[in-house]
Amino acid sequence: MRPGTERRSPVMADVAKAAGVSHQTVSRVLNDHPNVRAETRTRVLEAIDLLGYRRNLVARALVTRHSRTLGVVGFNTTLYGPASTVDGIEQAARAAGYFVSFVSLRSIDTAGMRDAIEYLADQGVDGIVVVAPQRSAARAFDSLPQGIPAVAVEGLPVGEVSVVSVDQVDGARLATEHLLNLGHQTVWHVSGPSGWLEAEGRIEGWRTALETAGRPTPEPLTGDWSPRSGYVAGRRLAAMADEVTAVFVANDQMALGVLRALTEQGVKVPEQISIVGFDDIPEAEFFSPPLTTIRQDFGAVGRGSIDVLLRQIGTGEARLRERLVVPAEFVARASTSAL
Amino acid sequence: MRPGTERRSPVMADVAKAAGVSHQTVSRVLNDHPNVRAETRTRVLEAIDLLGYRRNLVARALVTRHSRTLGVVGFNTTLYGPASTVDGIEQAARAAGYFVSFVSLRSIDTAGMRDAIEYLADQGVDGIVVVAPQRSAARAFDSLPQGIPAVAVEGLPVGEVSVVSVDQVDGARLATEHLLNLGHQTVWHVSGPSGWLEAEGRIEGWRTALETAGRPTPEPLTGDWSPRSGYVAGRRLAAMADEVTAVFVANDQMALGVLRALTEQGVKVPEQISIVGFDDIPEAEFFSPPLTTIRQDFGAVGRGSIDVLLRQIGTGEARLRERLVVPAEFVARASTSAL
DNA sequence: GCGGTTAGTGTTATCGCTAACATTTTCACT
DNA sequence: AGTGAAAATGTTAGCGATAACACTAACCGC
Repeated sequence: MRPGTERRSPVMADVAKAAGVSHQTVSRVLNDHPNVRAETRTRVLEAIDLLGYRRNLVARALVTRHSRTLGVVGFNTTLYGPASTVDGIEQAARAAGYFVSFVSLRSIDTAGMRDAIEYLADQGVDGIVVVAPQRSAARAFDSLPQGIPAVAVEGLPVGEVSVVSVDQVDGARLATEHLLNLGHQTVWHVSGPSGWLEAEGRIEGWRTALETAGRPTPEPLTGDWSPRSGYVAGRRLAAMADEVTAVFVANDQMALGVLRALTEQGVKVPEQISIVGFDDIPEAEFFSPPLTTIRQDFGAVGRGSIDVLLRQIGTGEARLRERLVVPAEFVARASTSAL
Repeated sequence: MRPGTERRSPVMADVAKAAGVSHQTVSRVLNDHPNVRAETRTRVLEAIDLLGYRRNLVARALVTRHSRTLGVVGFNTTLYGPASTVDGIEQAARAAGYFVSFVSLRSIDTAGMRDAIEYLADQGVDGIVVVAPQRSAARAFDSLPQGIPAVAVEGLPVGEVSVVSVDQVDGARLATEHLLNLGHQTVWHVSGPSGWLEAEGRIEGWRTALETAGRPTPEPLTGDWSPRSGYVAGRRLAAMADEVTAVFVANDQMALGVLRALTEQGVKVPEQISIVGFDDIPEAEFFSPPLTTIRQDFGAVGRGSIDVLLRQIGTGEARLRERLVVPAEFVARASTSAL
């Protein structure tokens, strides 16, 4: 490239020259330093405007040692739940004046998770949010590079890290008790895959509610969160339609599969079998029948996790070990009825 | 903090000292420079390992003037389509060795879009992908800071920017012709909101298919992509059930709402009315009845957009004005039948 | 009117790395 | 052994910002 052909973007020194001050004064104006005369400030501001100057955040990050960027590690982010969580995090971070750098994992294993975290740490993020509701992800925090503030969303409340999560156990209890209150003798369960903390929490809440009421606890059917796995479970439930009257399904997508299987087999919902889901995805209200479910407030989880993280960054305490639990909410619709 | 209390992380000079070489040699090892003796290389690598050194990417970005980070601007990323597109982009970027910095917009307007783009440009991203399928977003590219490579996904093929998109028009044609081939006299349409390019493309494909076949074109009903808006449209269609026999709905979520409304009103699908959706969300197969729809290959869109973007970055041509169109695919299920 | 504060500004050093150039070592070939 | 090119390594100078400190001018009180 010939000189002059490509005009590189102006730097602070260019602004300084144009305004007739030193670059440090430009820096002071940009950082709202008090000791700048009003007249000087406007002169600098005019020069900035004139040249179209934008400050180089990379250079700034090098010397200040913070980037105003947060790292987020996610998993399966095309699903409604994870997508909403990440969205909530992103919104909250931006509201707090932070950028978000994002890594989405294909599979969760300790190695992949550690890579992702190092990846972000290398990039100079000020803190990390890990959305990884799997048991195997927990250990990834052990290798966190020297004291980067971090918070786990839907993670294991173990070790050195703060955790923000929805009260899965209580949500499952609400679902189960709702069905028991309708007069069902017991409640079957289609669970999420093993190793997932949310799946485990929902199993625990369901089991506890049954045991508290002194009811028998059927063996749970296990799905993988997908509608198809719900469909498979639904076929098995349909085959037992004479003894099954109520089912708590660990998420709405699987509940859709269950619904489909029951419909196909001529089992009426809710007349013969009542169904409760979990998540309250936007579609749930328009299932046939509209799905009774448990709502998770993903926005609150996102805001909460950023709150905790920024507090850690602010205090310099990398590991605050806070616990924030967001309540789950029962949503009544038409997929459940009295026995 | 007392000295020694907080040991700051090692820098290149520390590694150099430990290995008995200059920092430049360490840099060469890290960057796979050819002119390093094998024995020296292993000595440096050992020192790196010993000290747990990780290079500072911020300092590196300052001098190299590129960050190996791509910016992504998204919108409504809790919906399946946008979420899948962003996911595809993220995967493709990471496969190419790039980080992804992400901004999700609440609403699309030129100003907000421009802010987001400047936000990313300031951060030093090497290129930008904008997923903004709205007409109003197109102008945001006009103000792109001096020649940052950019590509629009599902954007308007106008102006200076490359565009990658699914062939919406052809997808809609496929849906409409399928229904016509089944013997339906005409096909109604529940469209997406105005201002959305995808909505417009699908209307165009539908309208063209009808006109080509010499059929009357009913006035489209307009939704906002949500199941609820589909439900509202479905109520109106149910009221006209004697003249409506086939409906092409612009996305699967609205199709679910339509299905729900028709079911509620006792209109049988597909016996009385055939329905075709768009997107092929994972749930579509388990609707009642399973939804015939048009599949979009979001992974291909993501990969394609990163391909184009990296090519622009590689050649230094900020604006290549490429056009990449990903075909749509027809998926037959049970929500359509012959008249 | 002079020491002492305080606002306002400039100068220099530095963050941790790579680029460019300088220097030394190695080694093939006469 | 001597030469010259190539390979391997070192030294210096930035990248573009902020931090730390130095300096000047204005103003205070006695």
